[in-house]
Amino acid sequence: MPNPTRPRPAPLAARPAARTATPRERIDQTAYELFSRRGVRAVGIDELVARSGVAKMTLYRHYASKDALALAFLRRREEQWTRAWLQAEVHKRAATPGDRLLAVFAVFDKWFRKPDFEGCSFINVLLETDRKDHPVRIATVEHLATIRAFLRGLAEQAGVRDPDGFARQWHILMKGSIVAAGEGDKDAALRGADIGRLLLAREGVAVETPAPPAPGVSRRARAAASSGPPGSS
Amino acid sequence: MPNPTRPRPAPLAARPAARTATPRERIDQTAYELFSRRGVRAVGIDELVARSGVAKMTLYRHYASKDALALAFLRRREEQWTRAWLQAEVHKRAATPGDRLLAVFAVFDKWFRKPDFEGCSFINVLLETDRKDHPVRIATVEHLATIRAFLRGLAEQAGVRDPDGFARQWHILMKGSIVAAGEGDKDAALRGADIGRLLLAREGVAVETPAPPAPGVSRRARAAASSGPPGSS
DNA sequence: CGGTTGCAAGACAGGTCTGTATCGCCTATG
DNA sequence: CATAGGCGATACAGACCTGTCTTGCAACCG
Repeated sequence: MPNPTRPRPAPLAARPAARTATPRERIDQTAYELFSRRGVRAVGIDELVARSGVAKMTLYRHYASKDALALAFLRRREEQWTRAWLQAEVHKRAATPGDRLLAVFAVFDKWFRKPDFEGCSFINVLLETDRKDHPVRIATVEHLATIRAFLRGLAEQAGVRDPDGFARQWHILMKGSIVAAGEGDKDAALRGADIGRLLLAREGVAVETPAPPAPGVSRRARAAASSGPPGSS
Repeated sequence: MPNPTRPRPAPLAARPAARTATPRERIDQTAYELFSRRGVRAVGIDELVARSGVAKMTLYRHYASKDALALAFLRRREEQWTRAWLQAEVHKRAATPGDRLLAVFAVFDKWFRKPDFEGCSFINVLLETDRKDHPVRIATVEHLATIRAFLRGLAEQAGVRDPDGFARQWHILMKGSIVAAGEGDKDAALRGADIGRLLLAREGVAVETPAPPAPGVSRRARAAASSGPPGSS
C-alpha cells in the first residue's frame, strides 16, 4: 500500500502540448517550440520534460542524449521550416526562377514582422556551438547547405553564369537580413530584396515582381498576406 | 601554524596570461580571449579564473557579476575590434568613401582566412542571449549600431541618397558574409565586396579599387597584406 | 620593524545541468 | 480476467555553474 490516495492529477491536464498525441510526438513538438525560439543550449531537459508532460525516462528511451534530440530537432526544422514553409511558399508565390528568388524575401518580410520572430535555428545553433567538430554544429552547416542547394537550383533555372557563386551571394543576403531582423530591423527583408534585384539585373534575369516604391525601403510595404509563417507545427 | 610547509607554487608560474600585468589586466585580457572565441555562455568563471591566474575573489572585486564582465568585454571588443582594427585598417587602406566601404571587405578577407577565425562577437553574443531585455543583448545591439554609424558616415561622405538605408544594406552584406565565413566559406568577403560594388554603382559612387578577376569570386584573391587581424591584444 | 592591504588559493553554498534508477499506475492484449 | 509493457512521477548521482567566505602569504609603507 505505497500510496493509497494519490490526488488523482486531473485525468487529462491538457496543459502541456496536446495531451492526445503520443509521447514521442509531444517530445518532438515541444523540442521544436523551445529549441527554435531559444536555441538548444538555453533549454534544459527538465524544462523540456515538464512542458511536454512526458517522463524523463520516456525521453531518454527515444533519444540517447540531448545532442541526439538536437539533431532530430534540426532535421525537423529542415522539414518544416526549409521545405514545408520557405520552399513551398516560394513556389506558391511566384513562377519564374527570378521571381522565386525574390519571393524568398517576400516570405521573409512576413516572417520578420511576426512579433515572436525566432530567427534562423541553423544560424543560432551554429553560433552557439563552440567546437567546430561537434556533430550538432556540423549538422547545422549541412542544413544551411540544403538551403543553398535550393537557391542554386533556382539560379540554374534562371541561367546565371555561376549558379553556385550566385547562390552563395543570395544566401549571404538572406543570412545578413535575418541577423538584422534579429537586431530589430523589421524592414531587413525589403533591404535584402532590393540588393537581390541588383544581382538579378546584372545576370540579366527577368523579373515580373514590381519593386516597392521610393528607396526600396522604409515605406511600410504592401500587405500581401498568405499562409502563416513557421510557428510550432 | 596552519600550513607550515606549503609547496611553494613555483614563485612565478608564468603559464597564464602575462604574469607581469596587474590582476585587472589579466582578467580583461583572458576574458577577451575566451569570450571572443567561444562566446560568453560557454565560458565559465572557473575556467576564466584558472586561465588568468587570478583569484576568484579578485575578479568579483572588479566586476559585480559575470554579466558585468561580459559588458566590459563587449566594450573592449568595440575598442579593439571595431575601432582599433576595422575602422583604423579601413582608413589606412583607402582614401575615398567608396573605396573605404569596399576596404571593409578587403579587411574581412584577411580576417576570414585566419585559421582561428572567431566570428563577430556582437552577433555571437546577440544570438546566444535568448531574453530580449537582457542587458548584455541590448549592449550587443548598441555595439552593432556603432558599426552602422561608421558605415553611415562613409555613406554620407560618398553622397548616397539615403545614408541610413545604405548603411543598413552594407551592414547586411557584412553580417551575411561573416556568418558564411563561420560556415566555412573563406571567400565570403569577396562575395560581399562583389555585391557591394553593385550598391555603390547604383548610387554613382566612384571607386578606384579594381575588381578581382573573373566572376568576382573563386579566384584566390590578391595578397594585399597589412597589419594583423584582431587577435587577443 | 610592525601594520595594513592586495591577492592567490581553495572550500563552500545553493542552484542547474544531463542522465539513471525506482516505483506504481494504467492500458492493452491474449 | 490476468499479465506485461508503456509511461508518469520522482528521487538521485555526479558534474558544473555563479557567487561568497576564509585563510595565509607577500609586498609595501609609515
